[in-house]
Amino acid sequence: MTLRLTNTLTRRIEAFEPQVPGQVGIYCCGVTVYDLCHLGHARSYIVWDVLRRYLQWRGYAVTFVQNFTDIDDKILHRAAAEGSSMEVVSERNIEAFFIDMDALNILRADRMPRATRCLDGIRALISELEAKGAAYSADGDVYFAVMKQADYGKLSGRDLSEQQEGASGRTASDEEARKQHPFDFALWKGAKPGEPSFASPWGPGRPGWHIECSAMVREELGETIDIHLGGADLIFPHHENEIAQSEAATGKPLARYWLHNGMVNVGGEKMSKSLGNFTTIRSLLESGVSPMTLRLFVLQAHYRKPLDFTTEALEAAATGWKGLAAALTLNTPAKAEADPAQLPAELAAARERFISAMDDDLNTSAALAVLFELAKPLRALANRLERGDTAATDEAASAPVTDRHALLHELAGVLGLAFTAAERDANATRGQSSAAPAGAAIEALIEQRRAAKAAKDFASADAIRAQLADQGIELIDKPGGITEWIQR
RNA sequence: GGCGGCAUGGCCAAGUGGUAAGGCAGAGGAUUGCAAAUCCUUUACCCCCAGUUCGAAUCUGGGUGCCGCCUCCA
Repeated sequence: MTLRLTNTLTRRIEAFEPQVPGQVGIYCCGVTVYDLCHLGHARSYIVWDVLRRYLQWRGYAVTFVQNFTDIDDKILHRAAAEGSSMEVVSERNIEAFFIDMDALNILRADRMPRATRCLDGIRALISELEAKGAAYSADGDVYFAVMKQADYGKLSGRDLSEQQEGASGRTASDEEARKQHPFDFALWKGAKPGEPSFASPWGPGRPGWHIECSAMVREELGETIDIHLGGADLIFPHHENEIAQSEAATGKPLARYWLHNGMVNVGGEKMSKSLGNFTTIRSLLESGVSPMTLRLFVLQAHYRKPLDFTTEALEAAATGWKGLAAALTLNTPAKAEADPAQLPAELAAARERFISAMDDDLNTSAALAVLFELAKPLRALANRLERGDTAATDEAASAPVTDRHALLHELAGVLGLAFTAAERDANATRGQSSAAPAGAAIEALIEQRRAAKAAKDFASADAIRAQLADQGIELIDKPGGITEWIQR
């Protein structure tokens, strides 16, 4: 069995074989740090995190590189707007990026280069391109000449003569005037008065957007890497231009596999900053949505397809996660990773189905189905344990259960589905805030209700339930006369 | 105009030739003083038309609808 992935470059599903057996070099296009990340970023990085975890689980040594674009127009605009500096804006958003990604249980990249720290590599690359005649300078800017690259357009399947230049309505006329061809793009932008700038053979300025990735890839991973990742909206022009630059300089393929994730949509339209229809990861998490709910929501769809973000779908994912979590947290003797060779037939088959699904271009939707099936009996058992069923205690310690539990944990872990510390804390404090004044009042009412129930005065007991319900407090009776409450 | 993608039950979503995974929601039942939770059971001929085939959601052709990209973008 081999992993098969859809390669945008060839437009087909191909068996994945790294250049060096057992080792995989991955470059993932990161964020421009001018603002908080939204759900589109979350999807992209969750999906690629799963790819990385899966490769590692399958035994590959993965080197994962992800950049930060910490200089560009948007950052400068933001800095100007708030009266701070490019560095302040970048640092703040890089910090925020880590907080959000950590919360989503996305593994940190092995190396995280920043554009402003790779200037040497960038300048060197531009010089090489200039020497090879693939670049030209004009008025302090340096542009890449797309017509010099015979196969320009191979990734996005474009024929330049067929394109409507400026179809996106975003071209700057002053820049157009300096270009030899409308699709030429800036490698180096001359600084405008008052802008932060870096010295260069072409005068003070800063790197264009695309060049940083080419330079970083080469510096961190070499001339030809195994996998290059990014959102589908980066195929053109960003990735096309990366290919043009890198391959013009080295004469070698930049990446062997190009993978792209589908967009997150809202009401059928792409979620984006410019449309203003975005939800930040931060605000979603602060609204009480658990990180794992978001992960599950993302992983229930295939990574290449568009994914519509709706509250209904998110709620469905939340309930789904609750079910998986119940199985995951089953109180059973801890067991190390289950040895595949020792697994009972049913579990071995489940493991195989998981692998086949993931091997099939990361079919996480089908892989999740395996998880849910594994989880089902564990949930039932967890429920019996909670009710104080003593037989369940022995059952939970039995080999079939511990094996199943260990396998579920292992496979869920491959998808990055696990309780985060924060989530555990949230669960632990649930119904235990009696120290707070409001909590004390609630506890008092619960005690009253307990007394009423003992006296078979169910009318009073129900009145208390209703009263608390009005305040958004739900009571849950547990075995042994214990009543818990949760704030809705 | 060019390139690419998508259309499966109430919702989300797998399935790429052999008779429809999974999740959510709903319904019926069990259990519970009530409620929640839990358990059991249950709900589809796959956008339309034509074709290939013993057999198609799955292949081919033609439609229809929707989305992304065409120098901000994950």
